Amino acid sequence: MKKADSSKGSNPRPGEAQKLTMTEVAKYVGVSAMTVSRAFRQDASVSEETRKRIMDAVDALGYVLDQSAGSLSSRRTGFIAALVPSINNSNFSDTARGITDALDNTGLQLLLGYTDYSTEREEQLIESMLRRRPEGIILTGGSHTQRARRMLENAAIPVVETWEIPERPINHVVGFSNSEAMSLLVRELAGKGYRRFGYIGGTTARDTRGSQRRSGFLKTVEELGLGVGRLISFGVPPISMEQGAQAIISMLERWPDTEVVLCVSDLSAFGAIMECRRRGMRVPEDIAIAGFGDYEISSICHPRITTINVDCYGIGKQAAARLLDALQTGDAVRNEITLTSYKVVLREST
Amino acid sequence: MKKADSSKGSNPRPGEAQKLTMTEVAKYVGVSAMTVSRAFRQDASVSEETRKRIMDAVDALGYVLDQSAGSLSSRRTGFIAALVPSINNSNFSDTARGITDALDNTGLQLLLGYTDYSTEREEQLIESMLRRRPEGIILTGGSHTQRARRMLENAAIPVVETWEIPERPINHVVGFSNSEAMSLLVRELAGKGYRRFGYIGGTTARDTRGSQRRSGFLKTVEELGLGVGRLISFGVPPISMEQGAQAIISMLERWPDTEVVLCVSDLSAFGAIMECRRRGMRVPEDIAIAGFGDYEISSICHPRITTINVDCYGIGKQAAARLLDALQTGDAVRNEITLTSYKVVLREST
DNA sequence: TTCCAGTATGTTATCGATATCACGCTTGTC
DNA sequence: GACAAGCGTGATATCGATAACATACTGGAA
Repeated sequence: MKKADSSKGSNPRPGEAQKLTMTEVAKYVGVSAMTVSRAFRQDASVSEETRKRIMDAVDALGYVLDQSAGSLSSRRTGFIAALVPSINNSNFSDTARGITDALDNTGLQLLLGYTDYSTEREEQLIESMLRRRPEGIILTGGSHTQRARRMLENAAIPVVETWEIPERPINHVVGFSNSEAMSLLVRELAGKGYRRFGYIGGTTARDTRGSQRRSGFLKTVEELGLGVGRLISFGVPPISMEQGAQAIISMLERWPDTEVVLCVSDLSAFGAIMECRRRGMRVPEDIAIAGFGDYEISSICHPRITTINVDCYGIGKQAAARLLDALQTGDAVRNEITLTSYKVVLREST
Repeated sequence: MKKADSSKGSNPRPGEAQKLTMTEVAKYVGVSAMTVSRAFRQDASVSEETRKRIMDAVDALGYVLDQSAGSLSSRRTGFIAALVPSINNSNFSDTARGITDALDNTGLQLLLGYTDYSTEREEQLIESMLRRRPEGIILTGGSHTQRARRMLENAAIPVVETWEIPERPINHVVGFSNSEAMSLLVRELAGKGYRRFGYIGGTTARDTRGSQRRSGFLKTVEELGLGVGRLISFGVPPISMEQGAQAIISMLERWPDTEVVLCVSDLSAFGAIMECRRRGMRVPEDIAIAGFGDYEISSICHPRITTINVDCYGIGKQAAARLLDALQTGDAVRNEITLTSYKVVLREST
């Protein structure tokens, strides 16, 4: 208690905010702490009059419920954990927003972390999240370290993997096939007469969704008998606008007759298009360029960018909904795959 | 215990993950729970050999520390709360990232919330955050409801307000003057010869930083003797690219001879520029347009956008640093203002 | 040899809320 | 009129860890 004593000594306004607990409130009102506790929850039976008196006292004293104490006793923390690759990427922050919106008014609070596209960091984060005893957890993607999988299994809480369809799902899945989505885009563009296809993406396999898009591209180009897809890998995912610009330069140097270039995301597509225009090329007349993700920028910029619209917000919202479902029904482990929609959006850039 | 019993009955793989506590680990190793607790912290004195045996057991059993129990006893939750207006806006998600990066390896965990630019929602969030007993809290801006201020004072934890300089700071501040920043931009552009200035921003006063930018604009245009600034307010903040596009249309209809338009953010500036180009206008020859915030897009798009660069990431990083300082020194309430840098970035759009 | 300091570990009380059971009172039913 | 049912409230044990103090043991100084 040394700490408390010293702070008491140096506190400029003593006697006020000193360790205000439910018991103080109870004393003040003249009821038991248990009744105060009940007054804070809607389900509990407290007479309307008592509840009002208690809430007035809470207001007067400035008491704020201590959930860290409550959750120990009730064994319900009210936390939901969510891990996304990046919070700076608007696709994922839309998902995060979908999650928080779905959690609004449920009394559940989001613990958000970003993995930076690294499974090691994900493992680390999973552990630090689980220490908070969340009641459920939402992950991005299906690649996890072995230890991460083990921890999740031991935790015995519902898990939702999002943004792709893992080969070996842990529990629930809310996502779509990145490979098929990209494939669909290739087919649409081939249908418009394009023949010489290029692809721009990041270098490593860190970004599993990126790899899936690329393999969907390659497979489909081949299936359509269009020869070999031309690949430029540039930069560590997620690749930036700037990297998209540099990648298109490489593409044009190596394969100057490329007709259409698909990019792993709208951001790189935007960078690529701006670079082309800066060099005096016309898009789509001289070269067509498409993106992935339907970021806001793609419907505004000039030319507007052809892309795949993905329901980022819906992924978050539905993932949270699956989690809430699982918590309510108390269903142990119900594996279920929720497919989210995507669609090709043809615009001026192709 | 009804719940535990029933879940025990229905659990498909019983006897494994059933309520694994520190005591189980201790029994398994043959030490006391206290020793296990100590093994988890670096400062505590446990022999290297015992620590290893304990950690092996932890691994074998799959035990994960329960911080919600620990924090009740230690009176340290290890939480830091942060509220930003929006997580979809890359300026603020950069700040959020700055915060998380600064918190990395400190053992502190971020509780992130977004206020949607509403002080009412902020108040609500502050309460739900305080229920988790964070050790410090980072806010955006200096406008808060009265009750919010009161709750923060009662909480007796360090508070950092960011992104602006409040008139009446609660505690620490890490930010800059939005008004002066905008003023600087006006002066620079006036120096380049521009005379008829327009401004595009959101409608209401919800966004205090936006209002400050606008008033900085108005004040400076007047000071320079350039007549009256032309204002278009369009949309509820934060205004989107699309709204920027619509606003520039209004601007040109109403004041066709406007020479330069400053926008509340790069996003609206971008929308405005794209709209102009779509209409065949040349930027900056026919009209010059500038933004605020130096988003990635502004250095990539064509033409590149003149803007004010703000150290978003640094704001987060420094805010967290101030908080860590305050926690370490245990300094009660040290009001201190940390000014962050900003600079005009002249590019092709003006 | 004795005693002290320091290290490694154990014991007990406690953090602040909630689960659970118990109790008194009112109301309505047969 | 007796008793069951329901409501509002209180008393006590407890959630799982850690603080604080206690204790056993070791090695070196006096």
